[in-house]
Parts: sequence; structure tokens; C-alpha cells
Amino acid sequence: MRLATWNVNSVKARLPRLLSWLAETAPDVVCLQETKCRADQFPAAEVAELGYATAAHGDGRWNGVAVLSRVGIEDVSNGFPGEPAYEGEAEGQTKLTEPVLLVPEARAIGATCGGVRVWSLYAPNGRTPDSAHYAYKLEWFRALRDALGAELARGLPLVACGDYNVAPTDEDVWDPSVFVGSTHVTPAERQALTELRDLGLHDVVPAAMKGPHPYTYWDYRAGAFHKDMGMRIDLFYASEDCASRVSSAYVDREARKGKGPSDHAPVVVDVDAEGPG
DNA sequence: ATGACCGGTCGTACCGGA
Repeated sequence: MRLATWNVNSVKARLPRLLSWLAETAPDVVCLQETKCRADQFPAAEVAELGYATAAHGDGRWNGVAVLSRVGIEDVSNGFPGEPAYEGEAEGQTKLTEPVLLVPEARAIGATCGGVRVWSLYAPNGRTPDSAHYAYKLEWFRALRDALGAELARGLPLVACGDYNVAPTDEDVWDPSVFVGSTHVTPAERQALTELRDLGLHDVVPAAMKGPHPYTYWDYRAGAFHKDMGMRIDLFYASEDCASRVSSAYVDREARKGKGPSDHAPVVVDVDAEGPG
């Protein structure tokens, strides 16, 4: 089974590239992040022409996650139990505004595809370590840990992949000195990843394809991609029974090239079939 | 050339991204 995760930075803007990438790469299951559209706006008909069923979870302008599968989609979960909502004040919001119903952002969707429990995840950015968005990020990871613990108890092979917005080690950023005092590299964020691995999840590190670092994200600005000033923040976490059957994993840097790319590259993982033979 | 921000929005500037 071939699985992949890709932060597409708007599925509408990326649709031509997504369709050609699906046709060339032929994954069985794809986790998408930052689709930036409601579920009813997702181009499900277009991907269906290539044989993929869609489960999409979105709330409009921001965020948005989806799972595409050509091996079935069952037991879809929009979000996970205990998933927090952002409770900080929006920019420009005053204390006098009416209370609003707090709904979790569209950052997680789960589905069972071909016997594998699959989660597409888009962790909060965090912005700066002193912001409410950072506290929310850590809270979201704590809730995710509890939810994935329960998911693992189902006994299916489990994949939890997506844009974690955390670089696991200093090796996963192009220049650690640039990130001192920034999100994505703080001990608390990295501890959140450690706690996910302590559940029994394994970090399936992809091959880099070029250069020594399997980065998955490069800023659009300042020629960052061309200078390989990147980060590994799109992660493929898998349960032991899945991770032990990984036959190959790579960062598809080709998808970051040319006109109109996402700022993230896909991670593609091949997993051998379970059982003898 | 992989080639020097992009996507979204009641927009035509500004926010969010990481």
C-alpha cells in the first residue's frame, strides 16, 4: 500500500498539480492539509475521476484536512474527541463583543482505509511562544495524544501523518540559530512529539532525494527552496505493525518545483502487505 | 535551471503562514 501526506496550501489553487501528481504517483491513500475549503467545496468529483473517494473536513478560509483513498473510506471522524478550540482573542476583537460558540478548527480527520486507520493532521502554527496560539498548540497536542492512544487501542495498523508544525530535532531545520526563540523548535513542542512516540508511534523518516536533509517545507520567499533552506515538519507517524513493514519512504521534491507549487512537498511511504508472502 | 512569496478575502491592502 502506498500512502502519502501533503500540505497543499489550498486544494483549489493546487488542483491541477494535485491531479497530475495523483496520476503520476498513484498513491492508495493521501492525507491532505490546508485544503482551505469547506467539505462541500472540495473537488471530490475531480479526484473521483482518478478513482479516489474523499473524506473532507473544512471550515472555509483556513485550515482544512482531507483523506483520499482508492482502497475504501470507512468510519470517518471529523476531528477527534477532546479536540480543543482556539479560545484566544482574535486580532482586533474587543472584550465587549458577543460571546461566540467555540468550535474546533478543521485540523484532523480520521478514516479507515484498506484496513489501516489513517489520520490527516494539521497542527496549529503557534505563531510565537508567548502567544495564546502557542498555548493552544500545546493543548491541541495533549488532546491528540489522548485521542491517538484510544485509536491505537482499536488494534488496527495506524498512521497519523500531516503537517505537525514541529521540527523534531535541530537537524530538521536548515539553520537552528535562526529559530532560537521561535516556535516549531521549542522543548515543549518537541516533548509533545516525544509523548506521541511514547504511545508506540514511530517517526518514519523519509529519504531526502537530494542533499542530506529530508526537508518537507521551504518558504516561498528569498529562494529558500533553491538554497535548501527548509524544515522537516510534515511527519509520518505509524504504529509498530505498520512502521515495521515500510519498504520505502521519500520526500517528493519534484512536487515543490516549477510554477505554482505548494510550499510543502509530499511525503510518500510504501508499506508491504500484512501477513506471510 | 528547482530560479528568488502565495492564497485568501465583501480585497484592490492586509492577514496568516512557519
